[in-house]
Amino acid sequence: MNPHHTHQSLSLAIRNRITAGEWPPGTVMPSETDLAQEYQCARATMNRALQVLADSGLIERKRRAGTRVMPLPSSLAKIEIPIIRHEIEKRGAAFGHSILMRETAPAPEKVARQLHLRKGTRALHLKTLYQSDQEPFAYEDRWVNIQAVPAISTAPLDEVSPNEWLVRDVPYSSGYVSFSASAAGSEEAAALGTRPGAALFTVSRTTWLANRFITTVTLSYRPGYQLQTKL
Amino acid sequence: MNPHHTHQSLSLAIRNRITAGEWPPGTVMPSETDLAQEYQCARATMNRALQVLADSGLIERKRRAGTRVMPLPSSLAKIEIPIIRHEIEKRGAAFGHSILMRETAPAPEKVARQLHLRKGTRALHLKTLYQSDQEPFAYEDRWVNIQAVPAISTAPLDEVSPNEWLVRDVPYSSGYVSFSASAAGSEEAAALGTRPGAALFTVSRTTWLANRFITTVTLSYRPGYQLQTKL
DNA sequence: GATGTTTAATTGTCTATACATAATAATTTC
DNA sequence: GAAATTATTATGTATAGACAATTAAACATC
Repeated sequence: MNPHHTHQSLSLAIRNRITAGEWPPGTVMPSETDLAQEYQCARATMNRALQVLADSGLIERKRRAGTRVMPLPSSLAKIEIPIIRHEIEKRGAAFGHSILMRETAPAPEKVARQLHLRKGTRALHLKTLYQSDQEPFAYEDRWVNIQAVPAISTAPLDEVSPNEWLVRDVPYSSGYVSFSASAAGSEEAAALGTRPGAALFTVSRTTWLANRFITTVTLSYRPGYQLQTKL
Repeated sequence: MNPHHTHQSLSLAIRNRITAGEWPPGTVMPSETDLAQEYQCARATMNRALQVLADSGLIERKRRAGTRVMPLPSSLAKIEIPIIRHEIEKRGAAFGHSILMRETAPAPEKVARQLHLRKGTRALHLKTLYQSDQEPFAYEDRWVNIQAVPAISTAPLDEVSPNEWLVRDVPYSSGYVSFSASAAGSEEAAALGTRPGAALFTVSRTTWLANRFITTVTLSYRPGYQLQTKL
């Protein structure tokens, strides 16, 4: 093979030297140019290798100031927020959903703020229960900005869940997500077949597409649900 | 300014064309070479721009097969699991921690399984309370594999929290994380100043470093805590 | 028709060079 | 001495060219 270094191998090599303690956290490492010299590679290649490490949060790079090993590496986890149907079907269970409520109503203040609507503007309010083998799996409370997605008014939400309809129709939007624990209200408790006050894992999302706020949703999972990932 | 395109602007431009539906999910986009031609930039630049989109999961690239728009973009959220001290100090509060318990004991079965220890092997068991401005913030229940990290036996955990000590001493390990909601037990409730049964946001982690299982930890945050991120 | 081989298209990535940009350090000015 | 200016240095990134690696498709062989 040729004597070239790949940016991957360089990345790994540098990473190892960092973890071995050669440059303790907080210290400045040698410059790109020096490292490239040392490994006999082009500066661009070393640049790429170091950028990978910078992306992963291991080092911080600043023009003129040099490359610095980060003091405490915060763990970065990639979480894939699964489509509920996929999650259920992956476990071999039958997916089902039922629309518990579907109405157009003035958005309450909190929702209006999240969707950047004027207070009192009407929006579509949906409550949906997702089932795994007939058992309740998650309870969804969703508001949709009708102005941004007029087509949803006529969507066949009995066949395709609101979640999937929106993902299919308005893809690649960006948004905020927050994870928390909340006590089940009487409505969620009844839907999920648990007692009010039970600890529910809750995911709230607000998504938009280029200035247009689409939807805000709160998903409460049945008790015991865990969201897992590797890091 | 100069007429150059940056890979960032190109990335954005392509992303916009995708979200606008020019290339629907599943279809192959024009080749790097063609796009570079179209935008009058070097192929390397377009390559970098497309790599960014590939990293974010929007497109998939294969040699010879070309670049394909991914069918259903499962929402991928990057979550930074914050170091508790940083999280508290970022909000301008004073960080504190106190070790509620520190003992060496035989690992219960569940812990032994997670740390790949033989049942009954002794391990370090720590219970720690993290405080924000004297108020309880999070409760940590941690087991540490002494064989993997013997130095922890003599670590000054009153000064540096177990969390930080481990991160500093055994950095860059990999691990599993799971998020869930759980009802406060009497111990957590007392420590966090809430009532038993309250809904707590809980993060469990097991980390290892090259075959050696280091530690498994369950963190319960005070009621109302939210883990937020953008996607 | 099934299987193996060659071809060609496409992305992956390194090199060398050039210039842009940012931030520190040194210098000048007042 | 403080403030403003200039110089220096490290990283950011674009470019053109070259070759490697992968694999779909076309072709050849049995």
